[in-house]
Amino acid sequence: MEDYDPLALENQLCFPLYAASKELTRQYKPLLGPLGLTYTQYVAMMALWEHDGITVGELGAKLYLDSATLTPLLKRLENHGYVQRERSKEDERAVIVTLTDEGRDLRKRAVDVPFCMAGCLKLAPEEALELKRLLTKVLQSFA
Amino acid sequence: MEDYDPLALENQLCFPLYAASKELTRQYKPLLGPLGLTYTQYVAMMALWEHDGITVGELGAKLYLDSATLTPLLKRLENHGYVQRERSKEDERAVIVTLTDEGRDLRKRAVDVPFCMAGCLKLAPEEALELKRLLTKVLQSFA
DNA sequence: CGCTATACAATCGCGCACGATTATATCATG
DNA sequence: CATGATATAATCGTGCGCGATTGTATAGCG
Repeated sequence: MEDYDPLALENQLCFPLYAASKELTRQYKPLLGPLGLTYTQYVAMMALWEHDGITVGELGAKLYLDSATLTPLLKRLENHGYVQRERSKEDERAVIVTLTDEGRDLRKRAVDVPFCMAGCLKLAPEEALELKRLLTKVLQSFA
Repeated sequence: MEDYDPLALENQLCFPLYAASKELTRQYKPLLGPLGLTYTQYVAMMALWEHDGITVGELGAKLYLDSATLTPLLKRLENHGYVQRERSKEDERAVIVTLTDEGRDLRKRAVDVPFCMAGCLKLAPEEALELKRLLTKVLQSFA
């Protein structure tokens, strides 16, 4: 290992992580486009399908996003008719995000998306699990 | 596994990939800021330190980026004095990207960056290798 | 040689992503 | 209860990221 180059692209761990993430969201496009969603809007909807009626801050904590990203994104989802945004009565600082009927119905049209992605991801099931475990570990090391 | 939810955020492989990539570039910021680089500019410089004098298209192939992203990015690097852009004499369609002296010198100030990142990434060496292998495999499945 | 097809970079438009700031509401504390 | 501290979302500015389009240069082909 005498001539190991720490700055060679080939020797990076972070670069394939960065590149794979970009390529992945590109793969989602043909699946999400018909639903009128970008990838980030899709993960926001996933969070809301699980936890309807949470605040912008709570949503951001789940998605690792702040209000600078979420506020305009949620306005776009609102314009699409998928969510509703309203100030909390109990705490006027917080904004509650609620699914509309259309937003809830969208879930049915999205259930095939994870299955399609699993198909184009050429990993053995145990490799996919190990990858997820390692990525979660990386993510947690930045807590 | 009767009530397995394919749309739960917790069950996604792609979401931690997306989130980890974002958090990672955030970790790079304090290291790259003093060098006057963003993360994408940094990987572009890594590619150029290895292959000086390549075209925008060749650079894009290495980084999985197209000219819409690279042209403005390279102009910023040019304004910083790190690279030079000039039309190829042999093929006037192509633009050659060349490092300046300052761009080459920057490499010395960047050699510690991968080491610092390895430190904040709390993975065992064999886990890091396995993660890199799996990410590369994902990336190649989109060839 | 002329003419179409292809290649290449640049440009445009839109949507993240985020550090920093701002405005408002709530909390804490004396 | 008043006032400073904290919390929350919105806003602003900059830089990706990319699909689509444009303009120019080269290649291919009759």
